[in-house]
Amino acid sequence: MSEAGRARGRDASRWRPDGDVVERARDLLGRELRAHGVTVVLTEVEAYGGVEDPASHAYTRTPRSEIMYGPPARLYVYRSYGIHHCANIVTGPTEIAAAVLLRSGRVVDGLALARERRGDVPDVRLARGPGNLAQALGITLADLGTAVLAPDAPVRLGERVESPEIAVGPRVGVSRAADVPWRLWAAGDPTVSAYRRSPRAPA
DNA sequence: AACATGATTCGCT
DNA sequence: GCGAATCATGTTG
Repeated sequence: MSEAGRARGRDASRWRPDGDVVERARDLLGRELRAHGVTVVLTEVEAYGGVEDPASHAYTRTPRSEIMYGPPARLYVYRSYGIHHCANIVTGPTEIAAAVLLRSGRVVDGLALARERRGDVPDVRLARGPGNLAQALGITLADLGTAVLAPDAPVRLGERVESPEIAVGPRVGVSRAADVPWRLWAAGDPTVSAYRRSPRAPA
């Protein structure tokens, strides 16, 4: 991304939680997310269409997915492969139970703390991939349900500071709806994770 | 109560 | 690029 593109992108408008989930996902890219002493600029997200999307955890209503059936702009955190945490922001309207998975970001503040949490990896990898992003930000199940637009929230979504060129493609690792292009990322950005198709997805 | 499955990551080839 | 690790969650019996 060009320096001019980044500078041009600043925009103090507040993220809107209601509407088409892919548009809500698009509006997340380039925004700041601050959690537990670390701030990232979001560079990669995925939209999940709730009750209308077989790949969404909310496709079936269970205790784990319950938070997505509530008010939007709250955090849905789940454990992946028993060890990692992944963070989503719920979108509205509530009956859809849609959410946006936060996959990657560039650390722009709290670098020392992020390095401490992530260990010895190159800075571009500090928050690359959903598990790594959550770890860098210190997000755990304790953050489940946090209202991210509240000014004093421990996990807080901020304003847009960049407007990168946005690329679109299929979501990583999903076995169902594997070709739906609901992954969005900052084109050419080194903090974005690699695409990987689910081995269980049909060819 | 037992079984199957990952919205992943890291290390090795 | 490929495969194993590893366990919470959901599903089936």
